[in-house]
Amino acid sequence: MSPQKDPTDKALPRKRERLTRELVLSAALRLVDAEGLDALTMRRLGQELGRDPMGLYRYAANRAELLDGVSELVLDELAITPDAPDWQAQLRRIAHDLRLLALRHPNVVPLLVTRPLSTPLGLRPLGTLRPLEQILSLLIDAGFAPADALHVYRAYYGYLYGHILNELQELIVDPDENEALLRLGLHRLPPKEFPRLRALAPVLATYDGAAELDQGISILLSGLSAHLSPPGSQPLG
Amino acid sequence: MSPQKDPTDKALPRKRERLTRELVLSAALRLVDAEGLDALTMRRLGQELGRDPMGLYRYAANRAELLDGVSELVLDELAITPDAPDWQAQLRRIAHDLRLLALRHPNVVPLLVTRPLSTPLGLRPLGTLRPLEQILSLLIDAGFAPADALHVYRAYYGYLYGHILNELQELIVDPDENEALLRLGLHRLPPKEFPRLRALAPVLATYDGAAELDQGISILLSGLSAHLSPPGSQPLG
DNA sequence: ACCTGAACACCGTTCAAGT
DNA sequence: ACCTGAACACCGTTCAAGT
Repeated sequence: MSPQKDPTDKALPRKRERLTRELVLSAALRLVDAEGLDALTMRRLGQELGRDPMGLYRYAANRAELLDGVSELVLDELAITPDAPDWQAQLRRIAHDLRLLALRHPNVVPLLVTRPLSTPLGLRPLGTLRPLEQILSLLIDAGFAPADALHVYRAYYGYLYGHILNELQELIVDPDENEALLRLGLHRLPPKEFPRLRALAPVLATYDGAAELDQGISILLSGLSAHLSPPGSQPLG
Repeated sequence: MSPQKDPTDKALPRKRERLTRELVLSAALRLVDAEGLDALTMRRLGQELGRDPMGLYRYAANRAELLDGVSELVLDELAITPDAPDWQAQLRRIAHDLRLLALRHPNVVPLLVTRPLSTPLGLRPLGTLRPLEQILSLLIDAGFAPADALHVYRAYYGYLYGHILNELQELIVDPDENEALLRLGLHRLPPKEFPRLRALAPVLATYDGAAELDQGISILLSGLSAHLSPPGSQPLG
């Protein structure tokens, strides 16, 4: 919801300033972005804020809730405007926004995909359910029957998260290396067992995530159009 | 690769039997299945095996490698036969197999989606790369150009993992409750803010994951056929 | 009523001391 | 050369003692 934050804004809270949940969570996010999930411990976060770690339990009941809070904070960066003129264009834009958000906060992605697995839908932090509600709204307003909107959402969000996981996995091991095999560390694979993968090194090394996502969304939207015949727009493909 | 294991087989190794990596990993998997990822600690696993925890470092250099080993062990249950008569049917079957595997080992799913994010492609455990290699083989043998095979793989595997994450998220909070809203805990959501989601409670409560996956795969395959015009099979839809 | 920090029951991992 | 377990540097969380 809230737009891009000025990074210097509320960065390190004044020494004796009163803490707020926002302050605690944004410090937690900074820590995760900079050093990874494992670095986010109650004690370390307390140290980062210049406070007794025990004081943090006022803002998150336990570490799991702290992690949920970080998820919420990040998803809050995603803007979904329900009054969409064109639902397909809207879904495409949201997909690209979420992709960029994931690239901005790669260390948070495991949280986004993993935390919901340990909490039933209705007990999840509201901030993480808002995108779901808003996309359903978007689709229903565009004329889908609610049950169809749910199917579209599932296929869309499923593919979207799948793509993000795929893209983040194909990280470069050594960007200075200009031999494709070496850039991805693929030379470590036994050639007999992995001929296809090794042969694809040059293709893998020049991966264009935005283009791939865009094409995937196109495929999905055209498939969905063919199967669900959405209102107000003729099926593609 | 190896078929379903007899659960009593190599369950608890004889007290002073020599440990093997297989024995250690299957004990680790049992622990994760029964009590979740957090229960898998070096000390607890040592206790489970009746051994000094330090001895485990002979079979996994550290906890991260132990987690990778569990991922490998689970993915090993997935059979991919490269000599496929019909690549579409094959992809569909693999999707259902992986779905069932995820339902059998829900606590391992976070590992499957998360571990690859912290290791470059070429340095990953071979067991986790084998499905990728085999699916590429399958597609290339079916006539796809290697680069196209990679695109198909990405769209397919992305959607597949996305679906699994979606499905595992929609767990029932109280199976004995027959009011849909309560089954999912959706009554906890503020009605003003989440009208769509609450209204969909009955649909959510009767989720059929296998059917949804099957339909999603159909949509994807028809979309892929339209965009990539694979050899030896006319485009669907 | 709030804040503080000592204490408890754990972690992963190193490494010296045994065999 | 291998195995063992003491020791180190951490964890999350509880709760009694202070204010």
